[in-house]
Amino acid sequence: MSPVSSARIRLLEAMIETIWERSYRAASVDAICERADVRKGSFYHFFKSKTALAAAALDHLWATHSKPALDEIFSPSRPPLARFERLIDYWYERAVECQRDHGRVLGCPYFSLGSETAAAEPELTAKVRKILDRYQGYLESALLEAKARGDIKIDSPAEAAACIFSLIEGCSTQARIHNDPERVRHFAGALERLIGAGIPSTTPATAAEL
Amino acid sequence: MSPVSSARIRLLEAMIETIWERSYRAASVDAICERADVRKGSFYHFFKSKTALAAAALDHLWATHSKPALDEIFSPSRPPLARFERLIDYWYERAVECQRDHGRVLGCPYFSLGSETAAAEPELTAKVRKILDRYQGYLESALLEAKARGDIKIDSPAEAAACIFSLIEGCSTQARIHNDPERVRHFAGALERLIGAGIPSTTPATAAEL
DNA sequence: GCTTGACTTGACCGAACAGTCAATTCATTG
DNA sequence: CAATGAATTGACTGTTCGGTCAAGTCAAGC
Repeated sequence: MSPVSSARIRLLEAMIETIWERSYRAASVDAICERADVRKGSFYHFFKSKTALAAAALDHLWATHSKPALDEIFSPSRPPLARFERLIDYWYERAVECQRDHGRVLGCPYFSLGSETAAAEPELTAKVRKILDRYQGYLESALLEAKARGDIKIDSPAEAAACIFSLIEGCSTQARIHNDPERVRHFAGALERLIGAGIPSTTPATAAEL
Repeated sequence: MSPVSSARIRLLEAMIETIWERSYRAASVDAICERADVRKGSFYHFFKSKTALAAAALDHLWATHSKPALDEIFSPSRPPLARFERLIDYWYERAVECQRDHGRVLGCPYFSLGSETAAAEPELTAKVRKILDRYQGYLESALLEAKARGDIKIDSPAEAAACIFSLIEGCSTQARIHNDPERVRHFAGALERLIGAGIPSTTPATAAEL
């Protein structure tokens, strides 16, 4: 049961890093093998295809990075609207980190991969869809809680969550295309407006809290 | 001067269609040649490289489709805020058309290509950036006009335009990934909120940060 | 020390990749 | 008609692609 070889993990991480830094296109089997320092035979010992590795890599990224980060950001101990503030900071910090460590703003690997492979890799795209939906679920439940507390006044938390998520991903992809972390920040003001517009005028303090 | 052959145009259109329907990755020289019914020698008679064709194809798409459409949508004869309504309809109609004609929602070819090639094709990405900026310029000048007329109350039309544009592109890419035209519609409500929040008559200016 | 099965290796395959090129067709114009 | 240059053709190059495979190495359990 215990893994006697780290090759599998190295392959997963080489794949996700390459997708993120370059693209799924650039993540050729040879390139992944070289980056992970694994020979091609071993690659196909662990994964039945390149697509299978990519799918496993998405799960691995979610489990090791995205989910823990989201669990912290959307912690129940934080007031629901404050979670969004924290989310904004998180995305911005990551964009700045990216540019420092990789020389480029890289955006969201799920979103880039989803867009790139939507018309070619249905299996992979289905996995991306599930992960994006799960991500959006964090936003939705925070909005639901905020609504229940009377912090905001919106009709459909699900639709609002979809909007906010699209705004985040849109800004993040703009940041990637323009290689400019400040583009991520753009959505901070807009988010305030999207949620803020639903705040009853009697409690303007909650808007400032955000 | 007059074009004695349509091969060049056929190549431009085959390239843009393939990028749009599949991806830049799928747009191999052989695939483009087959789609355009042009032999490989002719390809390299008209274009010095695949990248050069892609860049020319972006210009061609802008000149023949995007610019005319935007000039109509953002016509000075239309009230500034009505232009946004028209823009929403345009994006939604296109998504529905896509699914009918191509079997898939395809999103924005500039945005998809930009995200895909951002870290690999600087020349192409620069062209994408210029086109996206020009697109955003239409939004910005409409917001400026709306502000001058007192229709909305925003601090920075430039930043607001960037937000709205990211929202549009984000929703559109979601629609591509989920192959669901309704995802494009999501931003209609949000857009109303983003702009509407600045309309003095309807909302008592809760968040004027933007 | 023998078996077992996870892991590793590097050579190999056919297809697809971007790009080259010499030879040829074709429409225009002097 | 002859000349010219744009346009076309298909065979070719060297490389990279995803994937296969036979022949191993190696550590643990009997």
